[in-house]
Amino acid sequence: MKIKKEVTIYDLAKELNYSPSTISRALNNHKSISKKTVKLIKEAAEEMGYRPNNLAAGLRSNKSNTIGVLISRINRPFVSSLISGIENTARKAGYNVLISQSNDKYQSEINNSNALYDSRISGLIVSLSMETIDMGHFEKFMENGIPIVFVDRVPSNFNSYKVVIDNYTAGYSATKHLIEQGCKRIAHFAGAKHRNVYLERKKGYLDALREHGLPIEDKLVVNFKTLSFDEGTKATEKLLKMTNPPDGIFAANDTTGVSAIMCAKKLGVKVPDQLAVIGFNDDPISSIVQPSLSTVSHPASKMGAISAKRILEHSAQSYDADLSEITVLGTEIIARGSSLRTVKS
Amino acid sequence: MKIKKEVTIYDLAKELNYSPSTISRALNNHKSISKKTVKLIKEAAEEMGYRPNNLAAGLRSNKSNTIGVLISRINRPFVSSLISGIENTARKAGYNVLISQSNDKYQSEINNSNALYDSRISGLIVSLSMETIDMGHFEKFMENGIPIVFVDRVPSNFNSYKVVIDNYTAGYSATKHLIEQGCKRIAHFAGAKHRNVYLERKKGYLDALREHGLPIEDKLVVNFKTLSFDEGTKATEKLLKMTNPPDGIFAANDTTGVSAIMCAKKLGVKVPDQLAVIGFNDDPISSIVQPSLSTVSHPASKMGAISAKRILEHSAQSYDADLSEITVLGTEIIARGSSLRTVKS
DNA sequence: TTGTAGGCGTTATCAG
DNA sequence: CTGATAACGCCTACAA
Repeated sequence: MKIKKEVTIYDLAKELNYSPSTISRALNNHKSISKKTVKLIKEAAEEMGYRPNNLAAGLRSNKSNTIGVLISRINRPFVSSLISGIENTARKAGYNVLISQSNDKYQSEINNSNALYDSRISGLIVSLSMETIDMGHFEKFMENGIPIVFVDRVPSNFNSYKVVIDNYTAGYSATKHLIEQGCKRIAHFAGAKHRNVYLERKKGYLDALREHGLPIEDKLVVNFKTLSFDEGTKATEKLLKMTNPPDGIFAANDTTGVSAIMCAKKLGVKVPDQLAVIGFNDDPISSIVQPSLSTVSHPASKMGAISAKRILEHSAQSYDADLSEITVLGTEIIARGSSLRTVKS
Repeated sequence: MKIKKEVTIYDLAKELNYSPSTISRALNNHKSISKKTVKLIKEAAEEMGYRPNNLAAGLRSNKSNTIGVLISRINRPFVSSLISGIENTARKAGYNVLISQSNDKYQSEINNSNALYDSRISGLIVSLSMETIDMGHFEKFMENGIPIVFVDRVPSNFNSYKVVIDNYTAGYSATKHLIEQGCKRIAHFAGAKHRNVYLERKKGYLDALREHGLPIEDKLVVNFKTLSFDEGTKATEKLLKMTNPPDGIFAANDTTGVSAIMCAKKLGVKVPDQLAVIGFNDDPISSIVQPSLSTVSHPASKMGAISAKRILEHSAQSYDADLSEITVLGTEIIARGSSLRTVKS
């Protein structure tokens, strides 16, 4: 296999009897070059198979036009839609997207943030790992003017762009929805409490109970480690075998919500009449399970698009932008069979 | 916000009274530098907050240590797992991963391949868009010694690394499984026929029928455009309303397989006894639907890992490697409720 | 084991 | 409107 030598702006310059600077300017639509020359040069570039070298351009201009993404794992519906939104938006603006997964490990998050930094990304979009508490690894981005957008799983102790949903209200509404369906004893499947999303959903749950005069029982609040299907099944079994089992579950994600439905059915507990369930995220599985799982919408793709837009806007500005803008997106309760009772008790 | 000046190897050199080249070598573990000096320099680098500049290193050494990924869309279970496998493997080797989605548009695939090329990726992993027929946009990679690994949706008319499953055998086995369950009239939900994966699954289906003495009926082979849930529902409805409806469906993906089950249930057709269904991919929804969907495993993450490994291996070789290696992974029939009949008819 | 010097491909400044 | 020149940060012969 012969390796061709790459065509550079020097080759174009020689070929067309222009200086490299003129070629460069023409290729970048610099206004000082006549339309005619630009056209000529671009056509020649095309014909000679010229392709710009982003490494060189990036080194020189100190901007890589690349957005770095730091998430826990890609193969989950919410995350892959988030990235999809980021990529589509970035691509339209001519930006590339560099991804990295922490697999929810703090140390990996540090390593990956360094790797992305080393590529001199124009901005970083982060959804924190489950383990992350200390934010030190993000400081060098701030110090060097690289904007960071935290999305969904955001820190409370770090000032930067944030794109989130109102988890508190969502948790409150989900719980209220169950109450309206006649539930009196509502359990909650809670996620790691140092992650804002889970903490706030839980707060919303607790407040909804309180404000509707329902008692809060510790035994009904199950703290999950990973919110996995198996964990959900075990928790549901335990709850349903109590002498006084709950009549409703608000699960912090759909995976455990679906597991609750399937476990209840297996145990002969009627959903929604004996046990109403609502999840979170609107993952594909939630509309497949029967009865279908009520849930809370989570605008993943839109959150990705907005996050990318923040980076793009920031890059377009020359002045020092205010980095602390927080975008809060709305969510909706999607009521389905798992919670819609025909007769309210 | 003050923007700090970056620390370079020159700064380290000045600080430590070494030449930049020594610093560079030490940082890269060059063997000619003593352990002691390496340690000294690395510690100073750490302390001074030095971070290498990949753009500069890449420009100079003509290798970016970046793998480009070109897929149709990220937010599908198979694809996100594929990317997850790529990323984990690449990361371990110190490579970054650049992603781009074509959204199944030929023109986007061209544009994205150019964008990735411009970033001087070390290798490209591609799963073709639905529309792609011409392969011209991949030639410059070959000409410049950038390895391409086609994965899953691969071309037949382009010689390069390929990582695939044996779609023919999988299609054959899936159909045979239905035959063994007693199905006599088996329909097939087929995907776009210029994409190898769908064509081969269909061939396997046809041969299985033939070899088991079952008639092939054109009306039972439904050609899908996108294999979406809605398309699946419509196709199932139409089939089940025939005067002589099929008693089995082999769907080329799980989405339409699940839609078939749900549609059949709605129409009062018993699954699996009146209609047995098998899908493809083992997406999460397949084990949630009831009866759960029999399917064919698709080792997405593993395919990603192997694809990445091909690139890494190729990069490690100095000689001109043979680019035509094809890796074929095995699949398994996962028999679940949607096809397991208690009484074989 | 370490240093010197040149260049990777591009862009920006300055001059014309 | 165009050209010469330097510089971005790093790597690597070649020299010492």
